[in-house]
Amino acid sequence: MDTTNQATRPAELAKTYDPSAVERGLYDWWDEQGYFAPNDSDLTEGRQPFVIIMPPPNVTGVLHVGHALFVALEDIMARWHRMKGEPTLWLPGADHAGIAGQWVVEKLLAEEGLTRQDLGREKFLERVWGFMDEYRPRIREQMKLLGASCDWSRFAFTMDPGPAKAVRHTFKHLYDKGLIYRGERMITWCPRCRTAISDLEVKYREEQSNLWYLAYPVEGSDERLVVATTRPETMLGDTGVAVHPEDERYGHLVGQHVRLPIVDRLIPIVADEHVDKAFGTGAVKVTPAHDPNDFEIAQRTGLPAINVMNADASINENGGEFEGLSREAARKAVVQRFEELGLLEKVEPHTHSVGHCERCDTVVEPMISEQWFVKMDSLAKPAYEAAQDGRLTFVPERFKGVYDNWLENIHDWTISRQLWWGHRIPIWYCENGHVNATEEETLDACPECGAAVVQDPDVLDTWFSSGLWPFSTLGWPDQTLDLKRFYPGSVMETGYEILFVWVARMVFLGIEMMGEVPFHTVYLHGIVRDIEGAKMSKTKGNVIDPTEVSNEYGADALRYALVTQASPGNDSRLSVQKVEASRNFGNKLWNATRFALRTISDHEIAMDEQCPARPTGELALADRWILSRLDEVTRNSTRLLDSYLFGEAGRQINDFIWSELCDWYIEASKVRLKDPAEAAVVAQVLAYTIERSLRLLHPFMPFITETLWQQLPHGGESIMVAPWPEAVMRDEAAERAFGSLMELVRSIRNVRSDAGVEPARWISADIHAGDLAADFEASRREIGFLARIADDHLRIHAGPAEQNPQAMTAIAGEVVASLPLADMVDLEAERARLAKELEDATQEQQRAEKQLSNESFVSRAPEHVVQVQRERLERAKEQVAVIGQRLAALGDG
RNA sequence: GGGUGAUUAGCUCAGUUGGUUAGAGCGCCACGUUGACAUCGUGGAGGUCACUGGUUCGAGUCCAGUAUCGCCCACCA
Repeated sequence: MDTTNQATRPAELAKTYDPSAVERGLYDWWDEQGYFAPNDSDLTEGRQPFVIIMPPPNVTGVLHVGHALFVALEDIMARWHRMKGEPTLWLPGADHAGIAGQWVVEKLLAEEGLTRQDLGREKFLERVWGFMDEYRPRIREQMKLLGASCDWSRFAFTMDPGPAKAVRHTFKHLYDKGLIYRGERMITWCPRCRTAISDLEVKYREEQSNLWYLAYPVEGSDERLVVATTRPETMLGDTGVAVHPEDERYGHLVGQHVRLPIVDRLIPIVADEHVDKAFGTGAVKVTPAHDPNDFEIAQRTGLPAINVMNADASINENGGEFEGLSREAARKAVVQRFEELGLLEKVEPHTHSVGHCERCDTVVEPMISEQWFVKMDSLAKPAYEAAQDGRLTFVPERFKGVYDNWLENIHDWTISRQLWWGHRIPIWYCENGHVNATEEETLDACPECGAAVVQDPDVLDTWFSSGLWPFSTLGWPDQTLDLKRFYPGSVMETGYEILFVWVARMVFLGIEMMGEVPFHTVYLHGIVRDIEGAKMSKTKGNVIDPTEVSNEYGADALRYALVTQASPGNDSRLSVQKVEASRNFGNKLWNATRFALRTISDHEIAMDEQCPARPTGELALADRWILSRLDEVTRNSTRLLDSYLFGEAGRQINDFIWSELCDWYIEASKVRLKDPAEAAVVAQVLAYTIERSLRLLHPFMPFITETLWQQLPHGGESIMVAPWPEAVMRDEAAERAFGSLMELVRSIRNVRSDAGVEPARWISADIHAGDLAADFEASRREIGFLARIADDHLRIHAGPAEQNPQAMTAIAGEVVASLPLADMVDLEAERARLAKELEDATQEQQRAEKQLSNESFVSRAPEHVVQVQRERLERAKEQVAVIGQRLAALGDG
């Protein structure tokens, strides 16, 4: 018996749950106790750790509600595994966000009327660092507010020296292996950011435009070859016209030339399979420098490429009279010139999808440019294999197909960016043409010839460093203890929208650099939308700010709302009303505990090590029932958590607490508290049940559960380190008997309500309970209390019903209550009501009979299913008989 | 074009391995402060589980197809 905690228990709980009062201060206390770090002695003993590396939020502002979802999900996993006794590491971090980070600071500069070029590289980077240093702590504070139980002592930032070294090490490794190369290719260029971006950073949008039909005069003939284009301005860079090799309309022209209007260039007509005979005129202008398909046609047919654009997409010196014009102005001007020359055949409206920069939404431009690439073939293969042989699994499973498909059709990865903010490419050039990759931060002289060196000015794609995250955060490339203990990790939890851009890259880089898949499970969550289903955005003004909402309703409520409304891999819709409903659940739990504590504090609670001991001895039906139900919800929630069905687990725990513990057990217990011996049992059952329920709920709602747990008799220091409960047994007899009791009480309440009996009025009842009579007799006070039946007017029988014409009938399966309501009974209405009941019961009987008369059902269905039908039939028959008797007793009126 | 998800109560969504009468929250109607909780309780109304066909003794659940909406990938001169 341990009662030491009772003495130190804080003052009585407030009447109403106040989330902000509950949550204040608790987090720091947990942190100070060191609960967030994996238990070192457990690790030393070689216990298998549970490891989640947090997807590092971009340091580009404050957290949104999507971040709150991932914090909630990952915290549930971390807290659950910790309670299961596994040394748990949830490693937090933040991402420098390359192009996005630079963009945010550039926007701030723009407000001062400055550009990054005005500042110069060094000063600009100082500004970015200033921004990062200001916002990283804010993000950390927000995550703490949400209750994230991650290990802050291991917090990592992608630009920290460790991860930076990992980046250089990896780059050099891949470079030396020939997997990183530099080349002139068609890439996607953002004219606003003035950098190459990868195809995954382009977002396509359907836009209304025109198809312009331009006529090119065929040289040495009166013919005109008409081409259809959505981009007339690029004709300045045309180096050919292509037609399909089997297009009889143009067969005679292949090999001839057209004179390109305005620029007056003679360009050949070529044949290429890529051309679609049915589109436009069947003839395509070829602009190898500004269209990926044209680039390929040019490669196949040997056409040259002429770049007509500057880095900002304005027309360059190759554009002749149009030099200096923007893309848009050049388009108008070119079209106008064609019109003047009588070469504009026609203009048709045309809808097509246009690529935009993911960051700044500027229309991107295909350009030929010299960039660094990662060769993907040999890296993708083992990443693909890992998903096939089960070393890597997905939740939900369907994402495996998406992942496979991407890896099967992979293109080389453009990793260089013409940005300033990010990891500088660790390549140094010397004046004698030597190119050196280095793991060191700087290189003084060329290792080959000793000449002076300059570093490549570009930086790496931000996902290059992110791809190393599962091990660069653990000290790699140094062989640290953390790396040994925590690599490979367990679960990668992140949004499905970054499956390719991040998850796949972690997998292949993990396999390449570490020789092992970085995690065995990928859990993917969806997007949190507003209640209309729209994505939240500042411009739409439909953003739900997690900090604001948790200040009002509590982080517990926000977490609970986010998790229970979402299912794996699916988008969800959040409204403040849902958070409010979750807060109300907190209030319910709060008050149930408050009620229980009154009784608990009047009694000595038997303890079993950490927690109130399971009640034994003389238990009432209600006690046995709630214990059995507790075991059931324990079993279910464990199974559901094990299957990553967090929302369903949370809902079931809620259902148990609210509908079973509060609505039935606590209500039924009230009448028992007058008896001191019974009160002691109730106190023990309440202490045990609530304490265990709090533990089940703790991963979902950490703050309120800790607060209430501290009020209850307990052994350990914190619910965070209390063991995860295990189910003990199932008491089927108690579940059946109490279930029947509940049904009866509901039925009596229903009858009372129908008959208009005032809720406060105590009535009489004759209950015919059959083989449950003994159970009901033992629970007569509870029945009387719950259904408002006066104890001295409550008779429970095992035998057949005594017929009283002046009574109404409540039916609950085979249990029947006769309620002599005297003046309240409207015989006509009662006859009608019972006739309806009889009809329902008869139908029920017929359904069961039909099932059982089906020979294939009886012979093929499993025995227990058939047995259920037999019992169902028996019950229905009894009901029909009883209702028939009642109707007979009422007479014909 | 390829892939994939959704379609269940007025709204937002659950429904795990096929098994009795399909659930929750919010909203709605009626009643109500009994020893926690009005952020509450009791009772009630409300569903052809998108449609068609199939498998099965049995389908919201499995299979095929159709429709509508959404997302991803590719293409879009």
